[in-house]
Amino acid sequence: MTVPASDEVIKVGPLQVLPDGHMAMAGSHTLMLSGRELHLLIELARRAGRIVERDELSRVAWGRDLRPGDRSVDVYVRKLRVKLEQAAPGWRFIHTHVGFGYRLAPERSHDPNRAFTSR
Amino acid sequence: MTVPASDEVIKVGPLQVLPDGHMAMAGSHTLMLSGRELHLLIELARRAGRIVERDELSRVAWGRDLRPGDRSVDVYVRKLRVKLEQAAPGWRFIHTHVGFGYRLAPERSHDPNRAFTSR
DNA sequence: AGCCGCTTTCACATTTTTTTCACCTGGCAA
DNA sequence: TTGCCAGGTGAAAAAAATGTGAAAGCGGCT
Repeated sequence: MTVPASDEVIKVGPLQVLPDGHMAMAGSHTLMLSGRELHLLIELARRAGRIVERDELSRVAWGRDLRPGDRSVDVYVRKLRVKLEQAAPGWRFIHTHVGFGYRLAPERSHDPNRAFTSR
Repeated sequence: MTVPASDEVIKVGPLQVLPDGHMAMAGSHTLMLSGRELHLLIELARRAGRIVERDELSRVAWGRDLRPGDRSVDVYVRKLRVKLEQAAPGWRFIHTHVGFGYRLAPERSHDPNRAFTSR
């Protein structure tokens, strides 16, 4: 092997999360994430495909309950989205489920989802 | 795990409601429902086949008694009907029982054997 | 002290959801 | 027929939730 710098590897489409390497990779690009960003991404990745409530994200990535009015989860979701977008243009990973939370899942940028119902 | 997993699964014909997954599916389509819509559908699904009074629907899905002149239940039943129709064409799920309430049950759209009429 | 990167908090913008209205329709009974 | 009642429907109004850019707060370092 070519010296993988970490043990655990979580794969979500073109995204790879390396908890122990303190980094994540999208395609061939390396994402430089801060501790909090990485932690959040890891927890989302471990629940990939499922809707994760803000509450849970706060508890698991911040180690505390989400206080009313606290927007930190949203702010960090944005930070991640920006970095993910830069590293993997054309992909969308973090989806919002209004009223519930966020869901990590690899999807192509535009919207081939005419199967869904909206307004 | 990669697939949306949840505990409880309520099946009503081609319709699947996943309360814990915060989602519902019709056939293979994922229904994009707002919080209230999902909640209403869940409660209807839990009482599938039975006529549920508006009163009860308001209490269980809105957490409050139905106020006189309040049409919110009707409005949401419509929202659900529209989304269900798009996701599962050819099926009718929410039936009106004039003077009594609504009933969730899977039926083919142009059903020739009208077993009974409301009221 | 002054600089830096990271985190938290704000204020405001935008989007989505929920509620409320006004009007329409069909059944039914006086 | 006419008037009423329950419900259907589309859309505006109101309320919430989320997106976003930036300022402020915090150590740790040089």
